[in-house]
Amino acid sequence: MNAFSTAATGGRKKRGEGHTRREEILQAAKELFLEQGYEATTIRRIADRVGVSAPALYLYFPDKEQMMLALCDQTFGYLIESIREIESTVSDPRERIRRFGEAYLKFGLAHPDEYKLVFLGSNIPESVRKLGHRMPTDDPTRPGIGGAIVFQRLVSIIAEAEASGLALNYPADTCAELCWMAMHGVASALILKPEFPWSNRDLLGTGMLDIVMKGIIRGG
Amino acid sequence: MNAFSTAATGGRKKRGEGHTRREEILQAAKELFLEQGYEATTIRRIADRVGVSAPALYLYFPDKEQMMLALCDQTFGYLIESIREIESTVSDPRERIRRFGEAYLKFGLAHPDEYKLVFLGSNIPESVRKLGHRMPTDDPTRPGIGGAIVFQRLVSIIAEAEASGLALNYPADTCAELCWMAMHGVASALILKPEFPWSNRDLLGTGMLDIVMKGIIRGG
DNA sequence: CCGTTAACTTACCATTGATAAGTTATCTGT
DNA sequence: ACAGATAACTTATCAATGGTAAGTTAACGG
Repeated sequence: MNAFSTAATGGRKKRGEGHTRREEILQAAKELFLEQGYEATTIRRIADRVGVSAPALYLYFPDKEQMMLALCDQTFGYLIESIREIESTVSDPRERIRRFGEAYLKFGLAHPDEYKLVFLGSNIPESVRKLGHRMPTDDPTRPGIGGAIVFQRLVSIIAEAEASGLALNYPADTCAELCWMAMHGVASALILKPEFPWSNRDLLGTGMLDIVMKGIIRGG
Repeated sequence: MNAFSTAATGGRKKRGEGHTRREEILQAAKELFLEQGYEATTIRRIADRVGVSAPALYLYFPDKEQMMLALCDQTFGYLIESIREIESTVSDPRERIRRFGEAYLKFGLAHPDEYKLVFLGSNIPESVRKLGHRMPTDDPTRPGIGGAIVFQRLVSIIAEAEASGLALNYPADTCAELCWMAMHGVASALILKPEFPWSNRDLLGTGMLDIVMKGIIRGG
């Protein structure tokens, strides 16, 4: 057992316990990805932390990329959950949109690495990067679909807002895209350039939300 | 001479002509980076296209990263130039901001790979990604500084607009950050997810610009 | 207690960015 | 003309990477 690991369990797994090894690998991979980034994390280092040989990882994942996707799904579940909660507890259309934006930005800042991986494709292969925004028709059980689900919720929220009488300055889908792009601009900037002397981080979030609401809602 | 290359010149360079080899390397690297991306482009492939051995590249660049930075500087020069032209020919403060946004977005869409490299840090080392936004005090001759210069121009444009009487809803630097973030959100989304069925690409650009102008300018 | 097979290891592969050390061709001073 | 000096370049090699092949060990069912 590796003293520096939170995942290693030491010995060989008993039959039928392979799934616990899989979770140990995910845990170790998550720690290392968050500590050092995707590229810097090698399968050998993950294997070391778990306490197995490198090829053992390939018993549980087809490749490195799928480990990352499994982790993204896990983390994005939290955001999807909090959006569902907003949808089920907040009825005012304006407030829903605002709360979505707040939750989205809060999530991005709380999970910058997962955000980077899904929405910015930082240091990951092309095939992974494309998973952030997928067509609505794509298989919802497919790994890495989290980002697309989040975006789809915003489209629904804004479409429902319009259906319930809110006048928009642009088509509903365009409004959703503008809203997402604006908040994504804030999130990605704060995440990718943490060392930049931003004038006022909180004001950038609330200000952008104000600007977007005013811009997409007629008379907003 | 490699028949598939636009850069290879065949033989050994004469003394004092090393700079032409350097430019050939940059040209070949640019083609390959744009065709296949940064990671997929190996120094061996660059060297093949130029028609020299791989280690020969290290006579002209300390590493692969510096090749990319040199290319980014080259390309960003075009954007900096067009911004300078706007500043020298457009006097109306509102129009200046709008024209900046248009030029910025147009540049991003015309040079998506360089944009990714400087502003999104896609598939490149941490050290390169950080160069997009640098402190104003940084050495302006340093490779990769282009993105920061562009942002600094926007700060100036908005600060001058305020000084000339334009009323802003937020501090000038915050307005610049919001403006940049919003346009960056549009640019990065369209660049990173080109296959997504965006409702209306042109409207997203002009719409976001409208929204931002209205949002940061009092009574705008 | 024996055979099946899940769980895992050792040995290996091609490719990567990069370096060390040697070679060749061109220029300069005499 | 010729002898360094050195710019320009090559061959050989390195350690690290993601991934594979093939064998080994241990746990379970009958």
